[in-house]
Amino acid sequence: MTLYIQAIAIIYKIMNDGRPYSYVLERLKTARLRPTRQRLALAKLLLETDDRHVTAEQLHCEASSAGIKVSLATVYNTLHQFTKADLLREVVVESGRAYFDTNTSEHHHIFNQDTGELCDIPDETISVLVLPDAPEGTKIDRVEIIVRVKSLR
Amino acid sequence: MTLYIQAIAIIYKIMNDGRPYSYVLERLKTARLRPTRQRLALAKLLLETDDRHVTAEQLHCEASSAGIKVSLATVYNTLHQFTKADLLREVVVESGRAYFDTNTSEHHHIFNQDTGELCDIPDETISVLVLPDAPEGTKIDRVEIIVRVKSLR
DNA sequence: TGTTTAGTTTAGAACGATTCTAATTTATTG
DNA sequence: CAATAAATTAGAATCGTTCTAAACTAAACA
Repeated sequence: MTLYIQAIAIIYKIMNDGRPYSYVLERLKTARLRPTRQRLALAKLLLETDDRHVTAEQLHCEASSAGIKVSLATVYNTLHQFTKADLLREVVVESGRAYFDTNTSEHHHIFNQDTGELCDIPDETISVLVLPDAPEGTKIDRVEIIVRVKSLR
Repeated sequence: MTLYIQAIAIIYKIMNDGRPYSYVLERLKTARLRPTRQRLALAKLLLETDDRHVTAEQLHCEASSAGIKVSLATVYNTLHQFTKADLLREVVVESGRAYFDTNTSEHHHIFNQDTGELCDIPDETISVLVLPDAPEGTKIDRVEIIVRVKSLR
């Protein structure tokens, strides 16, 4: 057993408490991203629970509170690398601030314009009929629906 | 006839070449915005043609090229005031850059992620069939659909 | 293993879009 | 025509984000 595998196994154990977590390692591997302390810690924060929507700033704060030493630059790097590796996806709801969603499956969002709260729409509760053709020389990448709500009163 | 009305009439004539333009003045009036040189010139640029999508920077350049003396700050102010006055609406398609749409009626967008090009979807070719309930304590403000496309090759 | 090499992290500088500030100018009111 | 209220402006400030180049760490290899 190489040192590498040993180390990974240890980190894996520490992070996991036995839950299935290896897919993060796999994704990182496929994306040729080394499983560093920072990446694994952020992955843990992000992917422990199913459905999260964070900004870089938020995640950085959260990491700090959790005692994880990681720079804001690394948080940005990691969010983008994870997005490329399909561990996250970006959601655009506000100009001037990027949100990242831990749910990478096809789904849509409700965005509270007063509070900045962002949440997923269960796939069964929304449906659209999209007929327009993609303009000449383009192909549809994805269709995004944002239901914008306001707080009452 | 007061001086105000005279002045407006003259400006109106200059800007209009006879086309119906008074609704801009009306909207400005209702919004308690004075019909200044800058506002009227920007309104002309924006609302002469039906369907435009601009960023502040773009509009500022365009104004400069057209010989209109207006600061970037005023362009920003004007875009936001016009949006409040329902002469424009904001479209969020990229985090980090705000687009403004001269078409304020209910409709959706196609966004080319490679070129940054944004265009309207004719309302007949898309429709929302099922909508989720707004979360407790909120009400739906609007539903936005963005069809993201990529350039081929 | 120890060394080399290649990838990663970091603090801080730089950046682009936007907002703010306070002084000046312009439009409206009386 | 003066008084006052609103709008414009240049430039500073701010915000989120990206870049840079040096220090560090992981993986490959001798």
